[in-house]
Amino acid sequence: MTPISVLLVDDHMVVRSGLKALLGTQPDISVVAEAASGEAALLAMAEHSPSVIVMDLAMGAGIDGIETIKQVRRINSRQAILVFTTYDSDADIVRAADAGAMGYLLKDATPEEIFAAVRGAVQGKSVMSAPVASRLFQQLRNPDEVLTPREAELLSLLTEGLSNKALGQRLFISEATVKTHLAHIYAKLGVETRAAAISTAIRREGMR
Amino acid sequence: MTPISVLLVDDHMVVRSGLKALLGTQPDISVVAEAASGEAALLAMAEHSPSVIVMDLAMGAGIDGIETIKQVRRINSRQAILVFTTYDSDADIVRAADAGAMGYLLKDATPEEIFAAVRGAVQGKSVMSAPVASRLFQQLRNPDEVLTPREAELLSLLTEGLSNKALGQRLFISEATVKTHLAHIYAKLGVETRAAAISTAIRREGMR
DNA sequence: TGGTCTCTCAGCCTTTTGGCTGATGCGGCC
DNA sequence: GGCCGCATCAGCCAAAAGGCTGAGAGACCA
Repeated sequence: MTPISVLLVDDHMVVRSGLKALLGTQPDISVVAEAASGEAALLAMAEHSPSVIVMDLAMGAGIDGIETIKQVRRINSRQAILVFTTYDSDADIVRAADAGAMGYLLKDATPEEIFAAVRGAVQGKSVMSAPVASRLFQQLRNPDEVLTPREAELLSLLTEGLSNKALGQRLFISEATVKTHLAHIYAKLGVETRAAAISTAIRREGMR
Repeated sequence: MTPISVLLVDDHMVVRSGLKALLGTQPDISVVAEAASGEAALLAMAEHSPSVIVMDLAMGAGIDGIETIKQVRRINSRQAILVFTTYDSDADIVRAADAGAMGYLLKDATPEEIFAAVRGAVQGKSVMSAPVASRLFQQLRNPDEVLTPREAELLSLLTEGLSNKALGQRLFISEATVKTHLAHIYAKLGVETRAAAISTAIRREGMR
């Protein structure tokens, strides 16, 4: 049978090289293409039609990982996408799942975990690192504290230091709506000011 | 002549694997050991006496990269140490140099940059990524942008999300004084709001 | 079909923050 | 002794943020 074809997307040469070396040891897995940006990933996907896309969320320049996932989803709604990233922030996990990722691996995963995730992804299985699973589990117990995708998106932009007006312009919504979202975010994070929300987001949610 | 022996220190298997694959393509460079923690790095160094240590600053658990560098320095004051990390925060760069690192590379470096840095390190040359060098250079040219001790203290508390009143109470100064300090901090950081100052502090100054 | 969730928006009011100007005391430094 | 950087404080004003209430549209689900 033909090996599982993989497209690697990560802006760090070293990481791509490492993944390629690791996956190359498995006879049933073959890295057919690499991309250093979201844009390049879309091109590579069109050209190679890989079985699985392994992608980092943080891309240096251009469109980010989440947006790339969404674009891939538009082109092929059943494409298997594995997120492979450094941080297990609640917001990132929610947003990646919402965008259509099949699994969520952390970069400190063992080779075995990575192999299993790739093999699982092509079979439609959802695989994730233990810390990620644990976070999701905790969220199931406290659903009141889970940020909605839109809130998570807003919080992420908030950590860049934008004003309410700027947030509205960036998201194409009114300032009133921004304030509503912020009020909800503050309540869920248990803070009262945007400053505290930012530090909580960065510390607890791992955003940066 | 014997190849340059390298010890890799990074808590991510994938990164070690990638570095090993990249460095392995060079006949004059040989990876003789790997370590996933600061503690393991010290043991590996004692055992293998590598020419160069390539080390990440962020280690999942145990002693961090900076502390590991200091410990290595205590054992062998002339050991060549290359920092290989994701973020170019001012604080990290200064701390790494202070601890005794020879060079500072970012993970998006090209293979050629990495090779050159390893070869340079054994010859006692200081090599760093362009963004890192640019930061250091900028600090030298614009001493006006360096925070005073009091300002740094305030900025640190600011990242905890405190209000002006709370900052004043914590530092035993009036709210007016807090505002004066903040105005100076904003000017030096090149921002206009406290939210932007917080994110800049965490991102660029490495505060958290 | 009705309930719930999410996202969207508006108005009103209070508090907080930021910009500006000006001022005082203290400690180095030439 | 005078200059300068640093830390301290005040008052005034405009802008931004936050608290509150209410409400409509669309999606989803029982």
